[in-house]
Amino acid sequence: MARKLKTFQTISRSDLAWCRKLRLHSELPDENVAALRSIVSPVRVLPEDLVIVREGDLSTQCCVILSGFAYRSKVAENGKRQILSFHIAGDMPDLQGLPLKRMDHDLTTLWEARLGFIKHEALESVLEPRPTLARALWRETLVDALLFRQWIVNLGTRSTAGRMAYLIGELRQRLATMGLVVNEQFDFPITQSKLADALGLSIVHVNRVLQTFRTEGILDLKRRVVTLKDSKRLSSSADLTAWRTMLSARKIEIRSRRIRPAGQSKGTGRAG
Amino acid sequence: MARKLKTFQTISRSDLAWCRKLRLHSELPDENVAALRSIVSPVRVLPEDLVIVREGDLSTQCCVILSGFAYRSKVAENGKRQILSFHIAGDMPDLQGLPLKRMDHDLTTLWEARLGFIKHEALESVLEPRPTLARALWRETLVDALLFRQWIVNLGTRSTAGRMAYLIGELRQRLATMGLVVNEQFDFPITQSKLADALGLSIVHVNRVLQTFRTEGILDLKRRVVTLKDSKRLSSSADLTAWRTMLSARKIEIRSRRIRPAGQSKGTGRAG
DNA sequence: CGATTTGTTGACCGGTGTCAATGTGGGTGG
DNA sequence: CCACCCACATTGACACCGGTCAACAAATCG
Repeated sequence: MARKLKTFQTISRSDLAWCRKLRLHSELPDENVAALRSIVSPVRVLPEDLVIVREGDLSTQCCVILSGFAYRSKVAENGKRQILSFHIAGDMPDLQGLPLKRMDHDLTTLWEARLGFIKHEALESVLEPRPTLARALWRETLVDALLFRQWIVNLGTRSTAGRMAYLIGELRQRLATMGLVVNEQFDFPITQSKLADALGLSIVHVNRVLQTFRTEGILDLKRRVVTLKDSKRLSSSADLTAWRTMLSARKIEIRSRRIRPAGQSKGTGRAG
Repeated sequence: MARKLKTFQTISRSDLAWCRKLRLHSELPDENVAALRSIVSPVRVLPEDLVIVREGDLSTQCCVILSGFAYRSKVAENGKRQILSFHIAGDMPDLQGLPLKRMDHDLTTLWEARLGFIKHEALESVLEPRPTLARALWRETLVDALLFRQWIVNLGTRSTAGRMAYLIGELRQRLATMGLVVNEQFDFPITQSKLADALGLSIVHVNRVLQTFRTEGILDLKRRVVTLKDSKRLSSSADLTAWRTMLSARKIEIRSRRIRPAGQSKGTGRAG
């Protein structure tokens, strides 16, 4: 039996965390935030695994996650699915659709999520007289790109355990800024199969890595809840450095990177 | 002896390919393009391996590659360097610095490159009365993000040969739109060490993959020049990845992605 | 011409994918 | 309420891709 898609007219008090988040990256006048908030309609609750927009679609609206989880994914020619990113409350995962229109990937709910939708038309007319707000949204899409770059580093340079640790660590950090981490515990309703698709690993290996984390008392991921057992290494630094060093404790050498001595023919200096 | 950094006052006739490229993604009035062109100053020729901006820097200007090559990279905590993307004539690889300011990665010349610099101040004042142009630049940064997503798919889902094939294939395509592919041949002055850092592989393995491509008559990468011998098999060799999974025959279906029958409790439909 | 970087090749083995079998919990229908 | 079922999680055996080490060749540069 399909869950009902409840529709609400306005965003509720608890949904305002989204506005707080926008202001984390940009200074915005109250009026701008209010204008943006006023065009969020409708608000819906979507069930798990529902495709919000599909690759190839033309966007006509974008959404903001008020609560719950979503993920972006893409299917390669060989049929393997790659999960590109996970999204949490406060994220606008298809904001890029405003300038780009054509979706290059799927956006799907990872779990029941409360979504606010914003029509592109309405958004355009709100942005037109508010360059500061437009700039803030541009910035949001760039933060998005920044996370993609970090994810590339993650896939390309880290051990499998390191990748997993990074995923959890990044998520913890993002959830924490939204106040969604309590007692070093947070909701993350993911299957190992999806973890595998995100990390580019086999399901079996994902399972083994999680086992290791459990037996070594690092973290536990069970029943849709992540419990960080050794949070010291996490909380010590915002950029997870200690966390990662600890886990990838194998190779500290610098691979294929030559530091040229100063004064060589090939520039080591800086373009001004 | 360091090569001289020649400085020119204006961009030359051959540099205008950049403007053509901007118009590929957006419809722009002549006046807008002219305004943008007018603030490119100075134009410099930088030698190989010169850092243009470094991770952590505050951007005060951005650059446009008029000719030559550059790459973006990031060093992970374990010391491994990940190359995030390669950039060619027409690209503005640090445009994101305009809204974001703080660089999250390095930008370096891969080879001698002719770069035009644009001061952020000047750019802001050109963009302020030209929302269409501003939108076009936003779009450029989103195309950038799109390529990053594809690169994630590449790293996460393809075999090593497939990854290499994809890299060359993407580059071919981008160079072709700039008219830089002649006779299925193009300049790409890269070392195997850098290829390794881009693909997340060891240098030795990169070498072996290139050997395979050579002996199988797919492509040849030598002396800074890529020669495509069999571009059909190249593009399908990203698919050649599938030879492993195809041998196990059964699955054209998507791995770890279940299509639920309609009417189940978990949605398969589309959020409208 | 020597020095340094880059490319090439072989031997070895550890990390991961694949296959296959089994356990487990929650939902569903009788 | 129970029995079944299905998705998901877990575990072991085994093969092989790809990293590491090491030595050498070739190209490039001063």
